[in-house]
Amino acid sequence: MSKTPQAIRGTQDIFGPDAEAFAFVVETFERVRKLYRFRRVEMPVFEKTEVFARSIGETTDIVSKEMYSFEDRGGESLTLRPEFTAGIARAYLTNGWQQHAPLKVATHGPLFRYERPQKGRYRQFHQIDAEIIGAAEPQADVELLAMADQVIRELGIEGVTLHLNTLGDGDSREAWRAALVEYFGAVKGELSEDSQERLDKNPLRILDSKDPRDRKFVADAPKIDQFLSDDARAFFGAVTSGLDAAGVKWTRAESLVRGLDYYRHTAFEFIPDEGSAAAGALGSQSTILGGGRYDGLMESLGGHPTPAVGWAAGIERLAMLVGDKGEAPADVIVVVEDDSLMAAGVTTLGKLRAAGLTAEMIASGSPRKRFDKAVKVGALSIVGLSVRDGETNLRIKAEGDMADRVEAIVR
RNA sequence: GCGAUCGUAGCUCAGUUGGUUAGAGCGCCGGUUUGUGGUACCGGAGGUCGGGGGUUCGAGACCCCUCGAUCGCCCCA
Repeated sequence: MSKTPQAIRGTQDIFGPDAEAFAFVVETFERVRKLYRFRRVEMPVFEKTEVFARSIGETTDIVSKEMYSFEDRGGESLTLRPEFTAGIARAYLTNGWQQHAPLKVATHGPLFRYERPQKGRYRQFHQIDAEIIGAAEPQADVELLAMADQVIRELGIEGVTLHLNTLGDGDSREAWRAALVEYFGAVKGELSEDSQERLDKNPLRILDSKDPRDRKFVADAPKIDQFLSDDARAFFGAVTSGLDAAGVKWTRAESLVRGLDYYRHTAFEFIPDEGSAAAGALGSQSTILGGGRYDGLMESLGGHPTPAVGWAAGIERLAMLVGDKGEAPADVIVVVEDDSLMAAGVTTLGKLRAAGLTAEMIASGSPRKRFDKAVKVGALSIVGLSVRDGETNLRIKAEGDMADRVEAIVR
């Protein structure tokens, strides 16, 4: 007797209503993505490790401790993708997709991060993803955000707001960063232990620290707006006025930053409003969709400077917010109440399916209980096949025109 | 990587200060009843109490380790 192997920690076997909610998210995304004319791409699940290490940033937690990396049999270091953007950027460069620029692409699938699992957070998780590559104009940001907004609305998710910020261009961002280091460095002793560490590693992150010791300094911290170049300021202005024109509601979030090194200019997250049902459902995993502009990424992979914007959203998190998506009942259940009618049951089943009705058969277990079983399952109609006085008896139980439809097919 | 709570049938859970063959409801299977139908009754299968070690005459209950889940922190979608 061998023990049954367990599922890997942080992976999920999604079934039933959860699987329906998951599929609903993907189907809605696919529909909206076509409305906006984003082209579908399928990407490899693994890449050379350097694809992620060079683009995401060697010092980020994702690269330094959360990647599933391994050597293949040829001795090459490969990594299960922890995000989509880097792989899509690599594909853009290696496949000559420049010829299609500006290129709007969308995809979805599994991602892998070695993190501690918790609510709405898994080691194998799934995202929907949209990118516009080779477009420097703020209009691209607007287009991308309008699409994100529509996806969320069509999913029926309420109480979620677009939080928007700009990180400026490379120089603005560096100047801001330096100012933050100086500002927080002066009060280092009073900051939380985590933030003291963030001071050299990731100073922007002090801004969204949850620790009250940090928060009292955050309000008066230097703002990115003080460091924006005229161009960066104009760019952000164009994005915000474009969003207004598109009817996308947003709020300025001055301390919103991105975790990955490659972001420039626009940065955004869709976050549930405090106290909303959505916020309660997600626990501490508040962001349901996040992204921004990554004009510096292509260069880090050895390509020409190429402007781009993108976002990704966790399917599991979205699925938690779309409500219960029950599995649809069958149009018809064929009940074979006597084993001698098995062939007739199979034939009937075939006719129904050929006519486009969803159908399944109940023909096992105690013959007497089969009909009750069908009633319990809850189909729109039930076709019962039984033997009465030596004759085959066909009985249809259904409401209204469904009865007529089924009648016409099976008689 | 850090902290807290939890882990008993397929599911939801009982299980008294450690004390005989570990229980219930639902679900599943079978029988009877009803007989154009979601009834009722009876019976059955299914658990080495997450795994390993320890304390004890005796552990599902106590201790240690481990695996997993949940909720936070870090980080992030």
